Amino acid sequence: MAGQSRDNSQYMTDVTRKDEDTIDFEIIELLFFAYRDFTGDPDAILEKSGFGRAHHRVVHFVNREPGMTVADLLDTLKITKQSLARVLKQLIDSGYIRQVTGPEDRRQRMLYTTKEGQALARALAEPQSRRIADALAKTGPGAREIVKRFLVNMKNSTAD
Amino acid sequence: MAGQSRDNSQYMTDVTRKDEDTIDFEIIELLFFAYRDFTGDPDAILEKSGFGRAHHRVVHFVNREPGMTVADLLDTLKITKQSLARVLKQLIDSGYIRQVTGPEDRRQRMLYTTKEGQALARALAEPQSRRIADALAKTGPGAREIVKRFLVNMKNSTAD
DNA sequence: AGAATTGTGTCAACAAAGCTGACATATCTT
DNA sequence: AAGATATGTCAGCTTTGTTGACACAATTCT
Repeated sequence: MAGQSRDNSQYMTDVTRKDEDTIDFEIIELLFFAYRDFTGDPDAILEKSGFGRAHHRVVHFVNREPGMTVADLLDTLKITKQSLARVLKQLIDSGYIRQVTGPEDRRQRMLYTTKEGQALARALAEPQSRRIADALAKTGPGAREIVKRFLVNMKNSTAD
Repeated sequence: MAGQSRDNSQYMTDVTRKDEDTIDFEIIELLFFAYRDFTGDPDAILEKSGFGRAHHRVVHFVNREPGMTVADLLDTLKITKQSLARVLKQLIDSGYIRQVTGPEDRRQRMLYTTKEGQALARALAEPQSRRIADALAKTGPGAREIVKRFLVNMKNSTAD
């Protein structure tokens, strides 16, 4: 369908030809497809829980760094506190995340996953992790180190 | 902030420890950060045009495969035709994309970027491409081939 | 001590971009 | 002629993001 060959020479312009020499369309697209399918993996589980991808991200990061504060989470997700509040409240009310008043600064709310939250985070990560493991295995030995370095270099270095 | 070390040993459970041996949390997170920042690159340009990321994707793919049909595009984006219709109509009305009745099957609408659409696609891709080039350069020689194979392996193989 | 700042929560309104279901029209296939 | 296909469109809903405003407790500054 989308990949069939067509004679488009009549529509080719200088701009188009120049682009293909200058712009890395190939990796741009591969990133789109890879990420689209990667994030699609947990959808079945999320549907069962009645949660969405925003909940997924919150449970994931709280599980990864237990005791992180609300401000930490906002920094990580780069969304507004009003957006976070909506999903965070649902996760707390449903018993997946609990809050503990900060021991030093009592204004802070340290976040922890409950046992149920840990189980959910694990279940969501599992198919994604398997996809990564399969892809790395197919790519060859040493792929993990290269891919990891590439991804680190792709993200913004300042303030994460 | 989010990366500071904390003694969370009192909250560690067997589940947590098992996860870290079993699940590739590291690459999962790096993919999230890398893709988040990667897709943030074109935002300044999109804001000027008054378009969003959905428009970006449409212009990108039509520019990449001139003459693709509406059905092709739906297949590529994996969204519903109602979702596509909204942004596609705006792009056509704004003169970035034009439709041509299919020469063999007159029901089809073949999609092409106009000169303006090509310029937009290029402007949007440019910062993303530079980010990729920089990341690959920093990662080392041979990185492109490994990363490319990894991304190909990450996406679903059936029907793309 | 009093004032200012900070961390968090919440209300209200809105926007982007996805979804389902239903239906219309033109065109192609059988 | 009948059915299937490609596209467009109406209407309404959901998720997840946004701004702006305000409240309250706790901390820090002067």
